[in-house]
Amino acid sequence: MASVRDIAKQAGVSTATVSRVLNNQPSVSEAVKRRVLTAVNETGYVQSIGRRSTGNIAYVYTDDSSLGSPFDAAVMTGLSSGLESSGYDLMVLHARHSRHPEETFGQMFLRKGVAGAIIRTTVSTRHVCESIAQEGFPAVVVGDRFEEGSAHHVEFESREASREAVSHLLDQGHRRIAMCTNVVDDTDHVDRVAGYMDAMRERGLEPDHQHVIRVPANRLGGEQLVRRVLTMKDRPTALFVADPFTCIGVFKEARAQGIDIPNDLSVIGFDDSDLRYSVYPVMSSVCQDAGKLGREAYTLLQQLMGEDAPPNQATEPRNCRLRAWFEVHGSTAPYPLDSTE
Amino acid sequence: MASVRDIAKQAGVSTATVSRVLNNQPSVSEAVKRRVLTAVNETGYVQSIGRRSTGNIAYVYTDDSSLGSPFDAAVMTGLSSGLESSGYDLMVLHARHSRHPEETFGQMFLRKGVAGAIIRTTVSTRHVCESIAQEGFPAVVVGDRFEEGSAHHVEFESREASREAVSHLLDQGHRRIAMCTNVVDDTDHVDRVAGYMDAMRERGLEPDHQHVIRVPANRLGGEQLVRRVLTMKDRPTALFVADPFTCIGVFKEARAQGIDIPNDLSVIGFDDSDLRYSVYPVMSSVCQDAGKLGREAYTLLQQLMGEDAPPNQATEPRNCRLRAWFEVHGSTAPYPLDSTE
DNA sequence: CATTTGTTTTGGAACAGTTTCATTTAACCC
DNA sequence: GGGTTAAATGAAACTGTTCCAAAACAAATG
Repeated sequence: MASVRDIAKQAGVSTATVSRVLNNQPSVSEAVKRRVLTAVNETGYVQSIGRRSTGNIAYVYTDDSSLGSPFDAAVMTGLSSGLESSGYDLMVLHARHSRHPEETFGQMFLRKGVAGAIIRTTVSTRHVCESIAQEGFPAVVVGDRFEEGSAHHVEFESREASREAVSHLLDQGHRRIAMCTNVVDDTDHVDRVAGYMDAMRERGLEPDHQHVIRVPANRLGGEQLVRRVLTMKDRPTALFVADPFTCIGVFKEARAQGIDIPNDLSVIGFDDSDLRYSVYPVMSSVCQDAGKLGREAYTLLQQLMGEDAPPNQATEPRNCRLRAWFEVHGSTAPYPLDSTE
Repeated sequence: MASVRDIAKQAGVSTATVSRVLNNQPSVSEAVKRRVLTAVNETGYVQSIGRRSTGNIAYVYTDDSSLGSPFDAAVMTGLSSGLESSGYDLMVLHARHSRHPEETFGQMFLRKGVAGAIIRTTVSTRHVCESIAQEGFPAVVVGDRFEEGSAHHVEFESREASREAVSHLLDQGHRRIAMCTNVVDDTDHVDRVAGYMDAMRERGLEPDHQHVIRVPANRLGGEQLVRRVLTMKDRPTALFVADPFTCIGVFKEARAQGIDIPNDLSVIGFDDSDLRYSVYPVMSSVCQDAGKLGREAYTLLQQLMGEDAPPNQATEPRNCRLRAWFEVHGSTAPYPLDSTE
């Protein structure tokens, strides 16, 4: 295992200078800095103060916004409940800000005493995960899937539950069912659209492309969605909305516009937590247990940390899929409404 | 500054043994452990590897439930935004589970490389904060106030905004105004009740004690509240609800019971984040910026860490109060309703 | 009771990385 | 060029941790 002294020797400088480079202190010339960093990379240096072993698990968020959402909160809660009995501590890191320039993720993690990482990603930050996975550092990705198997990940399987949800609407007589998805193609949103398509085609219905509507996955997107649906000429009688916050916006704007859910419009939403119970009528939803996702991610991470992975080499990816499920509540009604009621 | 070697000399043991005690490793006799710990306390030892100062800030939660709420999420987001530019990393610890038996909080923090702590408390875990404050370890409490000045804290001043809110209702003609507060007396809830009392007495109205209603501060509490209010004989015409989740429950159950907000019942709620926009009509609320609370807590903590506080001795408490403000939206209407509209 | 055996406890030394202080090197300005 | 200032660097001293062997203790056995 290379130490600062080895690097110092190889780069022809003192250990003090190596330390300065490693801690990004000023007053090191560019030339020396570059020489040290190449030596660091060649030797595959990892920090170990004293001989202390690393004792932290990192929750790495890659996007500025992804720390305050209920999904993240639930994942972190699940994670920390798993950590409690383990002796590891939880550390929250930002992928971009925590890392020094030219430093690999593995080096950054070891510098901070991190033994394994849970990476929270979005579709726009997938490359970060892939680069971590390539280094062979124990890491599990949550929040997005990696088809090519380039990274270990824990994900939800929501296609089947989405199919069931849309089937339920079809069973109730709805035919003009609009599907609402995010403006960017997160893999889980893609799944939900696929589930919608499955259900439609199962009945021999070719889904109208007009009926797949994209709005931002937040409350304002939901409000926008309702206004768009109201002005469509073949107005949908039911909505399948692939995001929890969008649903909240839908319920609010529907109320504002005097649309009665479920009598004027049936809505099936999505729920990570217990948001479905916060609206009236309680929202029929495809549900996912984000807390469980956190716990499972930690379980998988434990396995990865247990094996002494060869450094700088990715191991065969191991994944875990949690099933989403469909719950019928009060926001769906048969169509056409039985007027005798 | 005392080092392990000083402690070793004072306790008459080797540095290896001191290190073992500090890291709570087994295979140290009780007698020696006690001797080392007294030496640690007498010298006011602080860890510094190499000569590096410790590099983590801890977010300490004292209650199992308090990690997933939007309030916590917002505080953590604010906190981590302040941390980004500072070089510190964020660590999440549980007060009870992270600490070894017989270990002081200061020792626990130092063992984990924590330079300062943000403590999230509830009324039931105040003693934890006081005990940390007594040790003189840099720590700032969020979520509750400490009248006696025993701990540094950052809090919201919501009494005045609450008074304004209730005054607004009185201006609109309401006289039977019910106040809803938590079943346990969190200091901020106490403030809000005080603001309610202020407004009533300002007009020479002696508040009816029947009108101060206690329900659990969550959605179900809000639902319960509505059902209770409906069965009161002098039914209130307006509600002032001191908790965001309770409000959500109120809006939901009101809708379920066919109560029209604001025409049948005016409601003023509370909002930590942007929950007020997720209901229809948008909720008139007393608002607090939880993210700012996190940032201010970090600013205060920075000050505390900057001063070399005398070890094991609490410094003069320094506090920060953030003003809550009142926002009028759509959930309030004059009483009696002007029927010409 | 003496002896052996095994476990627990302890210290010495080697090692990890960081920082202070003095020295060297470079730059700059008359 | 000479003198001054600032930047860059290294030797040494310092931090805490862990390996390894020795010591102390306990327990079983002859």
